[in-house]
Amino acid sequence: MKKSTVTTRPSPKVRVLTDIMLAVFRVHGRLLEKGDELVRPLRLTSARWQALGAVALAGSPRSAPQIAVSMGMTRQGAQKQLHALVREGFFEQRSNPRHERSLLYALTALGLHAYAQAMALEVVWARALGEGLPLQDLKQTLRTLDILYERLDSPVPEKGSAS
Amino acid sequence: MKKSTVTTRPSPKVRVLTDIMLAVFRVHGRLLEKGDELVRPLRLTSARWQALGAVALAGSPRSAPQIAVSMGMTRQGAQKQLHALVREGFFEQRSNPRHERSLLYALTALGLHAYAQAMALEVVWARALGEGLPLQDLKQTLRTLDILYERLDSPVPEKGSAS
DNA sequence: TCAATAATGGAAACTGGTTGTCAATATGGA
DNA sequence: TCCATATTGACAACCAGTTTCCATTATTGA
Repeated sequence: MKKSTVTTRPSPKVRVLTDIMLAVFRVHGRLLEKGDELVRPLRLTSARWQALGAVALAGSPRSAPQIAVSMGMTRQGAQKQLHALVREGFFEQRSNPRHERSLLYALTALGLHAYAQAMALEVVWARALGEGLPLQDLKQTLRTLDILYERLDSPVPEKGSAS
Repeated sequence: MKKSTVTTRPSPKVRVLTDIMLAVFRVHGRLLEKGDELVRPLRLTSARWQALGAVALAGSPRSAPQIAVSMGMTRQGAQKQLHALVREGFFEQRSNPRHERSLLYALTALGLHAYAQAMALEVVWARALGEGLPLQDLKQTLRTLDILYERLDSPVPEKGSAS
């Protein structure tokens, strides 16, 4: 046991990684906030935009569990949003020939329109955000984030485990 | 107005930026999840760990609004965590000579111990996470995230605004 | 000095996510 | 075929954050 309060002096890499984690937290918070702001005029939020995107990108109606997967959240969480989006006219429920109980969610004209507008807004926003940043740097960042994401799948190392 | 459903064909940079945003969302989710997992044995969560860190790094007791700022969340959100952390013995309230109502939050022995342990766990975790990744790539990623964070401060561009 | 304003804490309502439970529907294997 | 198991939807409880409103305490300027 060392005497100092700080148990271990972390290596530079550990320090940069810690800073990346904190940066991800901050950026995430801002992205949510700005995303909400961006699509508010369309009566959307980031989460609802994401749900519209899940169906729009799939190209055909999708069931709630499918939408949950592509939103990266739980089935029940997605259900909540889907109910709200149906209530507000962005989605409509269609009968599912393959499953009596599990309805499909399809974009209405309103939903399709809102999504197209959101995409257009996002292009403008992203262009401003990336101005002056070399494409190569952005690609590098994306690659690193993807690698970190993959590794975050593997379990947290146990204290002293050798597995 | 174009004929296709997709209004604009985004440039490569816009596409990479969009992917980065999605990656930030995914990584954030995993970081929270894994962070909670990492410090669960210490009876902490990611949020509470962060609150302990705010006071530990400051080096002396801090008021609730100060802690809120360094946690990057609202005053009331931080208050909730602080109440819980006091209730559970990680923090203790001290009178504030400069403000009768606004108490200071100080780490207890338990809080200090838990924070030191969390830091040690994090070092092990971060080391595994960064294994094989060039330090330079990590620095590049951090720099890009920081730049994006800065730019996210500026307001969302208005549709067609020239300001 | 004292009145206006700012900072602070408390509480409530809301958002968007989670987990857990239960009942209904599908599915697959003996 | 039919039973065990898996999916699915609804609902409730909870968590962690937000906003809003109000009462109290500090601060500041006329």
